[in-house]
Amino acid sequence: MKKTIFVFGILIVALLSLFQLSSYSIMAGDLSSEVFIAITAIVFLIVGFLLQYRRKERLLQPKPAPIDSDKINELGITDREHEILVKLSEGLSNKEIGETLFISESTVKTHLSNLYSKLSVKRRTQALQKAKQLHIL
Amino acid sequence: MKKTIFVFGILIVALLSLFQLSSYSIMAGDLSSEVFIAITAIVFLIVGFLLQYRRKERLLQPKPAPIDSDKINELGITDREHEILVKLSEGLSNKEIGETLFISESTVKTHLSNLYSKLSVKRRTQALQKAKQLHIL
DNA sequence: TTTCCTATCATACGAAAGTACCAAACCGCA
DNA sequence: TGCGGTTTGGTACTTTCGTATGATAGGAAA
Repeated sequence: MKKTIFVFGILIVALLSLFQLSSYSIMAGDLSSEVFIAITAIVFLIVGFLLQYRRKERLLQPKPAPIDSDKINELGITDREHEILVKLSEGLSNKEIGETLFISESTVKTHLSNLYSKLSVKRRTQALQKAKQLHIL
Repeated sequence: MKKTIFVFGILIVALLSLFQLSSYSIMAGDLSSEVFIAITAIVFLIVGFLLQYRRKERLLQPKPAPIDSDKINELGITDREHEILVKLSEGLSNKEIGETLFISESTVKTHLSNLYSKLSVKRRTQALQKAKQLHIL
């Protein structure tokens, strides 16, 4: 917000300066009004360009990683289950998931079964697809 | 390129119109030059804004996921194999893939086995991860 | 024509994955 | 202190997946 006020302040000052300069120069007769209009056009074209550039930059930032934790809670998915879901997306087998998390394969299966029912799916590949679709991965 | 020429053509015409209008009005004395400068400023601010917006839109579009068919050929993946890979990413079982493509489960298994070796993976979930990483999905 | 590639299908076997129970330990909360 | 949820683990069983091997058929290339 502070930036917006600052930018518009600058713009108004620039505009007023142009007014003054144009009045003076036209009186003096050394420059035509067309030149001022042209200058104004170019300057504000660039300003508008830059303003939009800045604005889009901000919109670009929050794009890459949207992990919807609200959705996770909404579905009642626990931390552990989500942790296992991540390992799943890395292509690990149940056994490998167990090894990386220091738990038995049985436990992994239990968590996955619960996860499947919460996602209303029957297979790990379906879980992956649904998880991505729901932005919880 | 055609668009760029068109847009700049419009801009030049607009500018010339303003010149004419300003000359006429100043002669007639019914409007001050400040008003024209202000109008010019606003118009070109908006134009600059819109131009940058379009440009950014184009930069944003190619983000999601282009399907790298060169990579597919490079890995020697056949059309049928890739077709099955797509079904895989939809979370279908071998049997279901067979049904949607009107082939037997055996054939699906054969294609998948070949696909796995071409992708250097051992499981379907790994295949999915690798396929996305290589932009062939 | 013979060879190579692709697509198709089958059988058999072992390895994963998934389901259905059950149960113990822990933790926070009422 | 007991209740409910989470995490952990187990057994037993079914289903799915993956591999190996072989076979047939069509099309493209040599």
